[in-house]
Amino acid sequence: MAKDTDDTIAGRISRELADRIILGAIEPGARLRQDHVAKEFGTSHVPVREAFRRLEAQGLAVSEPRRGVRVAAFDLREVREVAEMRAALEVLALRHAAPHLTAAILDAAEEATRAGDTARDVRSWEEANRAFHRLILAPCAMPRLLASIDDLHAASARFLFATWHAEWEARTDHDHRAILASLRQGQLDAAAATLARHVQWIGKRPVKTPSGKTRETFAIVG
Amino acid sequence: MAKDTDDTIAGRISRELADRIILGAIEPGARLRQDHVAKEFGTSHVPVREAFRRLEAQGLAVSEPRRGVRVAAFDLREVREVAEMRAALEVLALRHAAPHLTAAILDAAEEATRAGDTARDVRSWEEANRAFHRLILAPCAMPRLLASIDDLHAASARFLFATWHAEWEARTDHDHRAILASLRQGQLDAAAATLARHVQWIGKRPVKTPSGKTRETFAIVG
DNA sequence: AGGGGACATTTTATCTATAATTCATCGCCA
DNA sequence: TGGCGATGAATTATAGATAAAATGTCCCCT
Repeated sequence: MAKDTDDTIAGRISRELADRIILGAIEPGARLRQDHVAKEFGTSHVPVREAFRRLEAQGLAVSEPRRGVRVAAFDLREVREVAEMRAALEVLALRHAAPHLTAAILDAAEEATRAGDTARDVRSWEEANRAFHRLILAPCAMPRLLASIDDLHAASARFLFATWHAEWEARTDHDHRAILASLRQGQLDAAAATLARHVQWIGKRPVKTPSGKTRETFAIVG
Repeated sequence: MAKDTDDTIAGRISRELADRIILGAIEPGARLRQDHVAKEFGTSHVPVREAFRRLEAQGLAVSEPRRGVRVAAFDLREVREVAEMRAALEVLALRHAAPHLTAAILDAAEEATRAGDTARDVRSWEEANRAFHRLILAPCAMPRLLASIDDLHAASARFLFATWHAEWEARTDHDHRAILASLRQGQLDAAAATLARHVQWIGKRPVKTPSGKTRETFAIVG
């Protein structure tokens, strides 16, 4: 839904804030104060409020009338929800994209997979992963579907960064390779099944809480 | 995503405009001029702009910077796209809702089906149809998924009203009954399959264009 | 007659200032 | 100590003004 070619101030603010929220630079539950944001961006509060509405629609912020807007919180339930929605919608997109996939596209997707495997931090891994999914899905040419998937990817990335914001160990993405192999052989059902399982794989990771206890955090890793 | 309990002026305006767009009271492509809307609602232009942003996110309006916002146009491709997205997401919701479905809910859904069968105009049919889908899906308790489905229902209703805005003939909804029967017997796969086919059934209807020619219009009818 | 450019109008996008409402906090007093 | 009201802060909304862009009109020139 978010147009990248939106040169309005409201558009710039919403993109910048979305980035920060996804990267975890602003914590879940933190208040977004319109006058502070306005001052930071050197604007008035009017475009800031419009940016807030867009973030709300993307699920990155929640607004309570007369009580301001906060960065959306999330829990394991929502991580699962987003993963299942991605599975359903990405499979749909893949089925429509498949007839239009070319060897060049599949090669580019394989290159993206390699870039992900050698990524040294979460951020570049996420970028490569997103590129892979976009490459094989975009040929479906269904704008509304692709926009929804983009929003879900943003949510996924947020969960991912929240969990692995510091360390990251390189790992070979066998799922991506299996999907590409199936697509090259025209085995659409197999590719779709692998994709569905892939995006629902939820990584677990122990994390030390401020109080010293150890709990597990979760994120979609695919 | 649209909260019905939003007592801000922007919320009221966006709900009212959404209703008009869905009902076809404002035609696709028509410009939404902020000052006109502001005057009509007796407000300033600021909440109007916020309302526009929400409509944009719902896919009911499109905005080009510095060129204003228009009611979104749509064609058969988008009707199909929305139908397929609904199939994918409603099946997902149904699979999660099924374990929480009670006899009371299924009875209410059957009542909604009866109301739809005896509806004398499109509008009341649409209301009953939406109630049916909401009843059997809401117990999945996945807010983000349900919000997406709601937006897609709004789009479906728009296509429906655009096609059958005048005449409407009552018809018995066999699909709804088959879905309920399957659910009562615990046959989730059968219910899901029927639901998926049901929401993708696209009604066709000949329509006279202003120029005197006859063409076909299309809408999701389920 | 028709095309092109100058000009006026409209509309958007934004800012500033200000009022009203509501929420949170803090201190006072019983 | 605990409830209660006052104060302050932030959001929500209004009003009016301004700059920039787009649209439309009209006239002139070829």
